[in-house]
Amino acid sequence: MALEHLFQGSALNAVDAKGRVSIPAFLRGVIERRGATRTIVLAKNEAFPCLIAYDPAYAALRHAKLERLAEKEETGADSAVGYQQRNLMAFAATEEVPYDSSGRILVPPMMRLKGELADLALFLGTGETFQIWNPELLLGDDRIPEDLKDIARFRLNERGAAR
Amino acid sequence: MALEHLFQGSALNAVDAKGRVSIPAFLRGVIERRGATRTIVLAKNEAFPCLIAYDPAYAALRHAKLERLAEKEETGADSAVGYQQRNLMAFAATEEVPYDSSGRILVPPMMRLKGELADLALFLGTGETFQIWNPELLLGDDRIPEDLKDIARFRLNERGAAR
DNA sequence: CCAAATCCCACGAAAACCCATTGTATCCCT
DNA sequence: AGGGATACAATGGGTTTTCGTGGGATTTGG
Repeated sequence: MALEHLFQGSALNAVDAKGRVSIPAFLRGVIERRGATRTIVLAKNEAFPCLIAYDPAYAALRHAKLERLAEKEETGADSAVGYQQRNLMAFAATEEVPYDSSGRILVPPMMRLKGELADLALFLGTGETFQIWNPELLLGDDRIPEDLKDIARFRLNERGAAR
Repeated sequence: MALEHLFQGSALNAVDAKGRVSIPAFLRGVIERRGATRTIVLAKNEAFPCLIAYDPAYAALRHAKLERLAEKEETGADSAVGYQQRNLMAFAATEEVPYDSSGRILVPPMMRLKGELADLALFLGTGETFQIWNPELLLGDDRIPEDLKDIARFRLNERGAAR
């Protein structure tokens, strides 16, 4: 599987009082080139304290990928349990939200909680998907490469935030 | 993987007040022969104080390579972290910029900072990719062969710059 | 009937677009 | 071979469009 439209780049946008955020235009471009929808799928990232996001068309691909991973893993009695867990995580634990004509979504409260988002949202392209971070959490995570933190700091400076 | 169209040659172009630079025509030719896009991908060079640039098609190749690597690896928790770190560096730390009908890009402020670019940009073809330098930094780097510095000096003289 | 979500409009800054000029290399004709 | 015409590359500047964002109005659902 080789997707031709990849999410890349970074941006720092505000979460306003109503809980709205603009999805950066360059990410929306990829979403709309992959499929015709103007919606994104949100989920908790399993490895990091941030959200993962992608387009609905990719959700199916992502599921297939998890399946393949599962087949390589254990084939014992608990594999059925693992299968169920993965499906639950892949579908029940996600939310699909449309963005409006100006490219904004309303972050669902549960996702805002799961992603620990405050008033700034850092968008990071990761190829097939993209991530949404609370920039403070990214700066505090020791698994994040320094170069990436530099990007976060740059985006914060750009915006005039003290740091 | 053997690309048939390679980046080669050198040129020195101006960065204007708006932050725009012309991509040399001979490099654009390669980009458009590799794919149909009129965009380039910019990233910080890991070894030298300059930028590295390539076409989106080449970015997709790099992505495919990462994916194959990931599928071969163990399916553990810490492998997922490594996978994400690689994807973050490959995509979040890069920016894709289109060039207009006259072949110019707007250098993103972050890249201008990372590449330490001032008002002159030296383009150097390196085969699969090309580099963009602040010529002063290249002349001051003791890891750069003298012959290459001569090229930089020649380009500077050509332009009438004192040096 | 109230709260929350959606829609709508407005604004400032930045980016994309368009046109015009200059210089240089190329071609063609005599 | 010279000389003029031509095409394209690089660059400057002005104009239009888009993007992110705030705030109000309207609709929806419990």
